[in-house]
Amino acid sequence: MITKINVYFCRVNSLAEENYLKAMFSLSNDKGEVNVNDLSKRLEIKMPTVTSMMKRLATKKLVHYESYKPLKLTDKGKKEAALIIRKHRLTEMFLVEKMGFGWEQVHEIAEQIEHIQSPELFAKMDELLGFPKLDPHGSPIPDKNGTMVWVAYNKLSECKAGDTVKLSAVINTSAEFLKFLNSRELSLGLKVKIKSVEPFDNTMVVSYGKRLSETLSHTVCERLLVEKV
Amino acid sequence: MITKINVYFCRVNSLAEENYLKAMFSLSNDKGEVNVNDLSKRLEIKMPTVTSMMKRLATKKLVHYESYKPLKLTDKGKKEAALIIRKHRLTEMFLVEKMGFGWEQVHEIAEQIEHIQSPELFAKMDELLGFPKLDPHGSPIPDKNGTMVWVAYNKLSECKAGDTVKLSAVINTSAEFLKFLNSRELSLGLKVKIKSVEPFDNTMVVSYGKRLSETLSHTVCERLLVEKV
DNA sequence: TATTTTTGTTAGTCTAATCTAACTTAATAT
DNA sequence: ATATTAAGTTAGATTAGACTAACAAAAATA
Ligand SMILES: [Mn+2]
Ligand SMILES: [Mn+2]
Ligand SMILES: [Mn+2]
Ligand SMILES: [Mn+2]
Repeated sequence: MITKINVYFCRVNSLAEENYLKAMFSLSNDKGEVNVNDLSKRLEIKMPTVTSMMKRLATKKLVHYESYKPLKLTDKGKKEAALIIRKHRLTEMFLVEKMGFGWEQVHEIAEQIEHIQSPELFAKMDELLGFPKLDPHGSPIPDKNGTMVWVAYNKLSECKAGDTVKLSAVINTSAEFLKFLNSRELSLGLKVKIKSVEPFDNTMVVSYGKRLSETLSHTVCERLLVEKV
Repeated sequence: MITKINVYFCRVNSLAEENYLKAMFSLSNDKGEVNVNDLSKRLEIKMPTVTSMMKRLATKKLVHYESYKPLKLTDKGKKEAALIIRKHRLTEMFLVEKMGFGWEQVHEIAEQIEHIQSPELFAKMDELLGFPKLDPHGSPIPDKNGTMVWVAYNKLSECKAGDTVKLSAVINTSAEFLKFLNSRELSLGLKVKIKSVEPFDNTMVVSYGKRLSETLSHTVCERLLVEKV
């Protein structure tokens, strides 16, 4: 009688499971809680499916699940989610810095490559990039232990007329928004001076580079993170 | 009454389907035929599963299927298979040439990346590599239409004492074999002179580079493809 | 507080992709 | 030619991951 023994202790998660973990991580509020409904909307997956996946992830010790209570990632779940985000952001950085893609082109590709199982591949990207701390959209890249250091930026929309700030990150990373920023020559690292703020609709008139008077809607200013200089 | 219409005509194949297509392509003989049994062994998937997948691929017009007859890819199936192989080999080339991996490290990674859906990614690899015709193991990279040009190499084992040949490709691309070649400083493009062939076991004594007398087993010589010079 | 709306769960269905057991057809050996 | 073995198929089970319909709990509103 031969008994087959599974020697692969570190069973990896499926693509679907990884996408749930990542979505939970990024939707978590300060309490680390997520609602079934929010997850359902984010993933475009119906609520009953989310519930059943949460039960599965709970048996894998990745999620704390109790009926009708908000969902929480366990420490293990948080770490695994952060490591997927690490792969996502390293990939985006690699695509931009080493392959010449625009920052508006890389998210969709990274959404797939983040699921590749190859520590060597991502270690090599990291090395070739010189161990970057931020991705092309200014978001922090978690380290190998899944630790993510958040820098406390301000929204441009919360700054006042007369302030001079440095563009440091974007909140929305949709291709449309990034293409809009490209069209205005707005990129990370840029110094921007706020000339005036329209009190009625919070539209801002700003100057930067060769552009001495550009008007940015509140919607845009809310999605730009800056540092005071 | 609103009717939902599927506008995505070019439904992509699943990862499983792609792996079957690729395996069929590479197992096909000169007649373009494969047996269920061979496919089953190659993919490490039981025969009934293979049969049912063949029926699915037949409904998708990728495979000609008739009970108890050998399997054949349709022209469409051949093209799709070749385009996956194109992605695989472009990836291997990129990993070796642009990221500094060894030729023995890249197959496993390419096995995953070949399934990424992003024409832009592979077009960029192709461009950065200067539109290569061969992968790091000397195998031809199919073009964008799925056309693959085979060069007729000889096996080193079929050459005679006194011949001088150029190492052009490897048949076996297992990491073990490639590491063995590394250990003997054998790489593609190398000029090798055959000093003698042992009649008993077909072992060859060869010289190349700074190595004036290396002994290669028949097993090794059978897996090395060469051009006469 | 009572009603309505929103959120979440349960139960049951479906497809993809795998398996085993049993059977059939084809190939090989005696 | 017959018996045996190998190859291939059918039938039925299983799991992951999705869905809808119906119901239950919680939150919001009147
Ligand atoms: Mn992204
Ligand atoms: Mn993803
Ligand atoms: Mn390969
Ligand atoms: Mn593959």
